[in-house]
Amino acid sequence: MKLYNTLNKRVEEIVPRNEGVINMYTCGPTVYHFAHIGNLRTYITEDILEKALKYLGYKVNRVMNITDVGHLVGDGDSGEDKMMVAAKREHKSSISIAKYYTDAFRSDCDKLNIRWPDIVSPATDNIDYYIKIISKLLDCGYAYISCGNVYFDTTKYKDYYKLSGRCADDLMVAVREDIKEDHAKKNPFDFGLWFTNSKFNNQELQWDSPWGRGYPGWHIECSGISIKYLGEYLDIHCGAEDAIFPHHTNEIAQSECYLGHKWCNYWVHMGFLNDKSGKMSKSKGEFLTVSLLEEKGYDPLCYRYLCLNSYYHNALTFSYDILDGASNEYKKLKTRVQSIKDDDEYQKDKFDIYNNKFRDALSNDLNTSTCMTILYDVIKDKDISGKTKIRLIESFDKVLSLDLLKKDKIEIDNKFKKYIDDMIKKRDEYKKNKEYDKADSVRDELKSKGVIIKDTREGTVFEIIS
RNA sequence: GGGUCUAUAGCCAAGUGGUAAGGCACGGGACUGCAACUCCCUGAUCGUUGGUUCAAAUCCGACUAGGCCCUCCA
Repeated sequence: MKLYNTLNKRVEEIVPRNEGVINMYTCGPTVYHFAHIGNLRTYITEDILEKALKYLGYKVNRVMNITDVGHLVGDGDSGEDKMMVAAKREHKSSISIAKYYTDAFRSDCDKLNIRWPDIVSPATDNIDYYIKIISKLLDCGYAYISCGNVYFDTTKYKDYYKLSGRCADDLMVAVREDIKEDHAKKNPFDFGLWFTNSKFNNQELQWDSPWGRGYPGWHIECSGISIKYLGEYLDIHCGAEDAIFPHHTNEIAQSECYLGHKWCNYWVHMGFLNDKSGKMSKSKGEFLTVSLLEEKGYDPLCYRYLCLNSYYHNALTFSYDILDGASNEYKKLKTRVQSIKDDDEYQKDKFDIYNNKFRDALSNDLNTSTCMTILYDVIKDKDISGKTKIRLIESFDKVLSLDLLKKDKIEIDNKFKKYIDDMIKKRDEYKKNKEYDKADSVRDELKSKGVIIKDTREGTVFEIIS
């Protein structure tokens, strides 16, 4: 498997520390609101990466966090924790807000066929572990206490900028207008590990620590959870591209100073889903959630298809035109796949040829759009049997997860079924007598009840739309 | 200001030095009482500009445009 490694800025062959086993950590969601489909693009890609690695024969140990504490409010630095803002907005406690949106996130994942990672850990479950790490960082001189808070001293770690390619002299302090410089820091780019005293003192969730009652900084949870569950060595760390600096940069600093050795060899970053004005956000423009797409009549999996047909590392611009296109493609693809007859002999040689092509495409930095091309090639190939095609598609779909062979089952009761059958018979009579007006009115009546009629060579069939 | 990524037909895109995959849309045709479905056919010299090379969309430089980041963020 080759992937673009942000650490070395090139596509590299992934060589895990233990042969055949990949330890993979993916930054999880902040659960103070619903996820939008831009957020979900990252999780779709990570899901595909995990499944691709397994398809290629690796054992994958994957861990994801759930951020349920300690993030600032987004719009203006008004000094309230996002969880608090959400709790106030919805008259609930932080804990129940986190639970509510974690469940909603999981439901979105289900709809998009994103497998829930084996280990998903909320940040608030691991406070003692962060305290352990911070204590050692203080003991070793990598961290210091100022104004009641514990900060990481970025000047003590010489490789601090190796991931992001920057240098301290060129960085601008508080570049965004809504951010105020924190003068408790020794150096402007130091970052907080533990806060007992800050402008965010109304934070609802607080814990006792050797430095007083407070809450953890914004980066320590990922280091803590990763090391706790996956050990001292990590193979692949994933996240969206905006996390490169400072989040992942800070993770590397605190983790490697704590461990005393290199921590993770491969850093994989996912491109954004933008709207016409750039980065999507929860506060500006239309708030695009999976539920909203469903309300508008889209199958969530057509969005997964859209993601699969693009390169994960590049930005993708969202518009309904693009989604309509993907929706069209997805529906047609599914129809074509389901019309394949499961007959004739299974041809192992043909299976292997296409399967190897598919594996090669996956291995090539997750070239999912070539994977789709291979899928279309399989469907079109006149020299292979239906049984072989279906076996191949079944196999590919372990990674693609587009439910290509799953029939859309819509419940209809016998009474309704009989009604439809009678109407079709009636229409056949009219057609036989060339009473086309009457035949068309039957078709219209069925359509008004959500039943679409199609005349095929094998006779008239119907399809229920919701 | 600095870092980083990107630029291929209407759209999503493949391409990793030898003369542009695939899908969708559009148009044309077959089928159909009509329609839908299905099937067949049809399109680009690769942001601009220098250079390296026998040969470049593919390598190097400049320029232009755009995304993301520089202590909320997927």
